[in-house]
Amino acid sequence: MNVSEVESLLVHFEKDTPLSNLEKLQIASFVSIGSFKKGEYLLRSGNVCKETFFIVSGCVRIYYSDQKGVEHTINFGISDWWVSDIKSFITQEVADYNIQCLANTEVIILSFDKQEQLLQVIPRLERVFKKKLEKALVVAQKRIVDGFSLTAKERYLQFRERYASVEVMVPQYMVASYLGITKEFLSKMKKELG
Amino acid sequence: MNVSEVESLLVHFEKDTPLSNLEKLQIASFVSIGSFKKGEYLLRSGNVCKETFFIVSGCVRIYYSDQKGVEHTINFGISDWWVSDIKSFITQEVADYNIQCLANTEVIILSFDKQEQLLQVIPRLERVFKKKLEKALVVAQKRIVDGFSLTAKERYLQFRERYASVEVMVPQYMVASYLGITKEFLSKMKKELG
DNA sequence: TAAAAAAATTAATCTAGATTAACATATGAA
DNA sequence: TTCATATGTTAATCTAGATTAATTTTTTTA
Repeated sequence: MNVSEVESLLVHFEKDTPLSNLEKLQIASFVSIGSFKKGEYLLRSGNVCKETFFIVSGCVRIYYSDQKGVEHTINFGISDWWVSDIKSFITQEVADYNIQCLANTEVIILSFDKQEQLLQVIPRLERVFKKKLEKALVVAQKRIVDGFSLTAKERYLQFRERYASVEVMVPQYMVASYLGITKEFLSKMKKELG
Repeated sequence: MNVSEVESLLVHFEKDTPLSNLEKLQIASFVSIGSFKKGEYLLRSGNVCKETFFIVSGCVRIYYSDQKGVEHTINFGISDWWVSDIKSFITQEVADYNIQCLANTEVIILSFDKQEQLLQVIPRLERVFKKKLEKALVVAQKRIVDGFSLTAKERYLQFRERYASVEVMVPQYMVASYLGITKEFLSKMKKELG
């Protein structure tokens, strides 16, 4: 593995902690690169999430397909985000969620085992990952509260503002499923909003 | 600080990592004990969440009071759980959420600064806290999906099963606000369920 | 460039759960 | 033990958003 290919991941880590050249080489030695076409899956529910993915470029969505086959978007992922089915990844049991590429997508792949090894070698990264989890939890809690306290329109306007770069990359019915409404109702709202 | 008073916290940590006697003493030296009466607040929105609380006994709720003054329960906390306004705690900015005791409650208090010092002294705990965050994130994601894919009744039945010990300690209108429904509708459902 | 498939729109109808308001029952403090 | 406050119930009415189904537009592929 060439260090230059993992440059974006190193930059990502260095927002939280400086890395020596040796450490950069060590990180590079634990990860691999993946290139996926639009429509392909990084993970399918029913399989174990053996890897966590750092998105270099492109766009993915994590979604859950319920008993009736209705899809619910847990989250989108764009460059500089980590994606996985975290429950499956930490337990190494089968996943409930799917991760699908919505555009051609380049990822850096860190397997469960390699992550363990990496954290042995650079224990300081434990803290870096912890910080990412803290931020993810804050966002998730906010989304729960917003679901209770805001109308669909308010949630859509907020999404539009905050995830403008995501909105342009994904079909509208997936935005609807992220907001917890039907595609028909989102369409109606958009018309109203002009 | 006497070690015996923080025994429940040590037991809690030892589920994830063994601790030497020295480490136990170190942990004890960084925390303090708090005793709160029913109705008292561990945190009020508008203040900075300077501490994270480990619940020894009792019961609390974390809630958000929206623009209209409607209260939304983010979470309940019972013994062996950590509670804080995590956003406020990690940023040390003012909190959006309130943490209120629903019964007389004993907590172990770890301040932001002391946590930093503790993690310097026992960096291995970084991983322990990381694991707790992972679990909390899994639960939060599940709650988002359930909000989208289940009916109010299904969510209530699930809550009843999983949080039986919480349900008996808290007023019904708080359960309703946790489920994202009105107290009137919960009352109606309970009648239906017999 | 045409045909097929995927995505988005429209409009009518329906319903889970909200709102309102009046009343009932606990709980707790003096 | 009584009054006040907090909590819970009931029932009528209302509405945000779902459902259904037909149609249009866009994108993809051959």
